[in-house]
Amino acid sequence: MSKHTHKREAPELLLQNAGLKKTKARLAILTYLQEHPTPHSPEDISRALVNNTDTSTIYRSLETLESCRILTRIDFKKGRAYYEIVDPDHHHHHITCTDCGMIEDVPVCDVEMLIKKALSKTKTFDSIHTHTLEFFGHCSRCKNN
Amino acid sequence: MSKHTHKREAPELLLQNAGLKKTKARLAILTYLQEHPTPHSPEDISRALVNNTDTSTIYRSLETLESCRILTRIDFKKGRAYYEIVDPDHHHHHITCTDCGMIEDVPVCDVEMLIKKALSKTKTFDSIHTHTLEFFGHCSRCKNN
DNA sequence: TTTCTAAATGCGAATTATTTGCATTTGTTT
DNA sequence: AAACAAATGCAAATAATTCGCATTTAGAAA
Repeated sequence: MSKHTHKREAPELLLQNAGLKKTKARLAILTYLQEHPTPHSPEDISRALVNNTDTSTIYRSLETLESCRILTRIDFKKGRAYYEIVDPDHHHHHITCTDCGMIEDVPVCDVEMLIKKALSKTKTFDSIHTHTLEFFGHCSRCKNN
Repeated sequence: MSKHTHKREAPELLLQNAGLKKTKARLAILTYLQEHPTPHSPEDISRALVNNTDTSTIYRSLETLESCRILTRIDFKKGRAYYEIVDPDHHHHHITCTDCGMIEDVPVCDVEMLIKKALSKTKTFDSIHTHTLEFFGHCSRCKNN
């Protein structure tokens, strides 16, 4: 998938650094998402885990991992959440074809600039810790019907 | 709310230009969203409409209006959708406080640049017709606990 | 205007994703 | 090894959103 070398933090370390318990569910989810570095829904993940982790555990784990910024949650307007491992060295967003649903990474986003601009426009907000940016369009295949 | 003068296209015209039928539900929704130009959930809208429009009709109308780009759908990560009237002259995004839920407009976004950059990075996509950009942070009140 | 037809609505019921309460298990700390 | 808070599994509940279908309605055609 990726042509780049991704520096993978070991799941154990990710949890440890966040002060989270190293539980089987969390380790399994992180390992899976690291080995499959594209957006996955809770259902995807549930199906993928061999040890048959309970759905509610998956949801709870995903929420915890997202709030610790280990995972990021993405809204593709498909009626369910998707999650990806956060890799600070390869910050990216996505472009989705609204015809066929195909998703591609968009490796650029001048985050610093965007956030600075946003903060300069508000007096009510002191800090921005997260942002979402998604593009929707048509891929060449769908454009030609 | 807004210090700017918003050029409001009459709901009738919006529907006409999109080639949509001018139905009561659509007109009511558009009128409400124009008079209350902040993000609203389907439930908000349902409660607001006097003629007691059916929920499924509201959902169907919102979907139609969004796909015609008359409305935009926003994901504030609150477990439900929010909609706003699209005003091309006042393109904006939002910043949400993840403590208290407060939402503020962020009037800046160099859309053209963002989209151009995104398109330059992909060979698979020909066009981008929509983008989402949301910021999450802490407002000054919440920051000081 | 009246007629006609496809599209939109209302209603009820079904889905689907996600959440919650609680008893049990597990990870970490002492 | 003991102790305890936190995480899990299970079952059941929510909450948002969707669907099927009979009825109505907006706009085109006559």
